Amino acid sequence: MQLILKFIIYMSQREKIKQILLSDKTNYEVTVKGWVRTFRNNQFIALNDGSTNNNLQIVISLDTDPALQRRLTTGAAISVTGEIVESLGKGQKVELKARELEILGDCDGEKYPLQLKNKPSLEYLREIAHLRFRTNTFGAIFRLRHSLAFAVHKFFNEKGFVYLHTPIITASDAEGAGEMFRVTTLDMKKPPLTVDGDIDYKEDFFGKSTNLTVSGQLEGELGAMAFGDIYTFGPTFRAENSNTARHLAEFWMIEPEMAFYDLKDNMDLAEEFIKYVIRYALDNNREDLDFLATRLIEEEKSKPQAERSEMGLVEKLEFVLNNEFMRITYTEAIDILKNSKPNKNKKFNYLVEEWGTDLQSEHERFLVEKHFKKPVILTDYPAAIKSFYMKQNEDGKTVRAMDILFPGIGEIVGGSQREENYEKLVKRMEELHIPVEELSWYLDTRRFGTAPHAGFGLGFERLVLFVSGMTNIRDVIPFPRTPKNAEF
RNA sequence: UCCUCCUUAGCUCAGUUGGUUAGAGCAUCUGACUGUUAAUCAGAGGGUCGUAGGUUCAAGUCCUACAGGGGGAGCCA
Repeated sequence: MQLILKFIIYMSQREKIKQILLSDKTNYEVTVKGWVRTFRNNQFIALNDGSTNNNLQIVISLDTDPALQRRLTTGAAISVTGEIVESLGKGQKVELKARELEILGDCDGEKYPLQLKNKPSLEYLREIAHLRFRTNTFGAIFRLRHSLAFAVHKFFNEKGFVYLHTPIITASDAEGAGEMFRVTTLDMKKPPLTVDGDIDYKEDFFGKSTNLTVSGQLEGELGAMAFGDIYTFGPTFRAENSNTARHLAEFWMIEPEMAFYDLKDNMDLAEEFIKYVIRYALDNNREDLDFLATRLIEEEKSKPQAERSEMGLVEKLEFVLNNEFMRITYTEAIDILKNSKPNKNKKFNYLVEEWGTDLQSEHERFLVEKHFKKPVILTDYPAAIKSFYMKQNEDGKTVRAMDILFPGIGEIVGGSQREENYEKLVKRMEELHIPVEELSWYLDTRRFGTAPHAGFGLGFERLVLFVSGMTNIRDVIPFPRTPKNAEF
């Protein structure tokens, strides 16, 4: 009988700590399960179950078996059943008076690297990425990341977009979006060779050379030309040897593609979209955002005054919501930069002299952080520095591209209206030596009922970076993949 | 990939112009105490100074290479 009772308690539905703390109810029985953050005074357990950064205080009787007390170490998984009562102490409204306590999993204090009183660095936590979810900072970040991802789907669903799963493995290497990871089942020690001595990919799994996708855009366009509005949201891979706080080898990208949209419609959608997901986070993750805001203030205390943020995190997000993004053309931007103080005083490492050169990070940062002090959408770039598929303007030298630049992040969105004219597109591809044959499936959309359309790509981690106030992209993805790093 | 800085205890960091046995705080362990809030108090254990070479009577400290990390740049989302 006792055994059955124990089994029932063990199996009973646990209450999430977030819900218990949210309600003012007292004097009811619950079971909670989670991990010990700290055990104070042989009496008080701070229990965390990941539903919130706030811990539930568990009170155990002073005559609890000392052997059991010793096992209440930081990190141990426990199950507690008892009564939620008004707290006698000052730090919390309610607490759980334990009646039954079971250790589900011991945690050796000597070996467990996370102790509440220690302040491990973000870099160190990255090395123990399998455990960093148990810290307040990463708890907040990844609950936030979840909400943002959910909001992405919510936004597009409400707008009637179709979520299209574009392929992860692709045979086209003509997109020019960067270095690609090869996918192969060939024996790397002795691959089959052609008569010319090259590797014979006809023998490979797919009968041709294949890679991991660098973008779902081209396939996305096919969807848009049937469903009208589609979006993709999936993993994307770039084998660039990029060692920065803004790049990952594996990241998640959102790529909407809309038929009958021009560049302005595209910008309007992108701005509405970004504001929508930020609003969603503010409405649904306020506690975590407040925590991250406090963390940011603490982090910036060690920085010189001049480098600190002018606004708090939440303030900054509200600011983005309440202000229109600044929209200017590339040509206008060049004029502003040419006449800017740092350009005249030769403070830029790369001085802005002539129309046609690509903007450097320092120029983008000047426009966003110093000149306009808000997100900026740059449009109508020189064709020479943009991709083949972008719609050519009538001036013959610019294309209908748009990049959205964010403070501290740089380019968060890259998009364009697409060239829907078959002849113009093929001509441009030939100029850039892009194999037309290989992309005949893509060009077919321009042969069979072509229509104006547009789309953009948004780097999801860059969005999370901005909303969380973190500064290194490796800290906003659970298991970062970067050059020389594929742990876990 | 380039420039630059860093790597000392489980964590966060000191370590002087090269000079005896490499320190602190926190964590951990042991004991005490008990309505605590990063609990407190007392004691203990814990180091191949990133790796491999080199210079020197002597290297944590100087030099070289490599590895990993930070910041900046390029490429981009």
